[in-house]
Amino acid sequence: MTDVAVAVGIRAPSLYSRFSDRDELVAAVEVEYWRSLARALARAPRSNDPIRTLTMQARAYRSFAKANPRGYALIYDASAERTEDGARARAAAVAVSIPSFVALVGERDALMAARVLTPFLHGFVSMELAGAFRLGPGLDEAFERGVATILAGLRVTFRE
Amino acid sequence: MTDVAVAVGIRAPSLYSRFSDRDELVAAVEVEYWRSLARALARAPRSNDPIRTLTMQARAYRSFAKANPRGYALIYDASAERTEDGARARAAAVAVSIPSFVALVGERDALMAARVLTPFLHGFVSMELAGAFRLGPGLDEAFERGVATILAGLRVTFRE
DNA sequence: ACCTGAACACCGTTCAAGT
DNA sequence: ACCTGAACACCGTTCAAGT
Repeated sequence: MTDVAVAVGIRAPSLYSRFSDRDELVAAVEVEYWRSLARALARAPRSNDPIRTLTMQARAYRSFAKANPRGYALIYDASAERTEDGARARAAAVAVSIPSFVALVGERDALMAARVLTPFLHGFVSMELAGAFRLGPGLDEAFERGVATILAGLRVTFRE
Repeated sequence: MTDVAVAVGIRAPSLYSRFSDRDELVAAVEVEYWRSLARALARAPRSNDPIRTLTMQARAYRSFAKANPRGYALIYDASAERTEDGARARAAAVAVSIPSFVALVGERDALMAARVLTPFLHGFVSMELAGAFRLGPGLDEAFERGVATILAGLRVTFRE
């Protein structure tokens, strides 16, 4: 709180007129990062082929995480306060790629399909940020093949 | 440190004869959770079909995370100290399922395949623990379909 | 050797007072 | 209304002293 306050040109106690406590301030920052992620996804190039579009968004997702490691760690922090604003901001970010999932597997299974790719993306980048992969080289390829494998698998599994 | 010490029947300062600081103690706990996860994976039922075996291990992985939410959050904490012991313990846990990946996609692509399924598992359970999924119901099904889709996709993509 | 109380440093938080 | 210094609570850490 001290550092944040000074960075804004005031002192720590003054923050308590805007935020009731540290958790609330952190939650507000989390919302900003969700919005920023949503913008990054929306900026990714689109295509008529949903697999291409989702691949571009997947790359944008990973780039965002690597460019904002602290912010990214924050938005999925299990110990963070769960707020309604955070849930809304997260839903808005997820919504960006839903149309492509609909195009890929149909309306009925779009949410389910998102629940397969999104965890992979989150898991991959958070493991990467945590330094969990033993051998650094080959990571880019693993990411690309992971995305490709999952998207191909989704189309096969759900298109029948 | 105070709580840990009291839980063990001593006082906080005494901990500093075993651990140089809080980070080192937390790192030691992390190693224990990795070993515990490795045991949980090793205990999962096996089959001649690598897809069945990996599915069982995936379920064991998720069960472990849900049974030990704090410990699970710890082992992939991006802000945690990276230690050599932790890296070894993690490698040992990963090693449990490598033979099944070899059986699924061959020696050459086993590591790459592990780098697809493992991030999905980690991402799914950490999102689940963080309360990131909007609609609670359907989560079990999403997990099962995710694992099935990825394993099927891996076999198709890498078996050629 | 192992443990401890006392003390220190740091930081989130409260509050009375200043403008 | 908004901001602040001073004070408090809490907790990680150090250290001199006890056994």
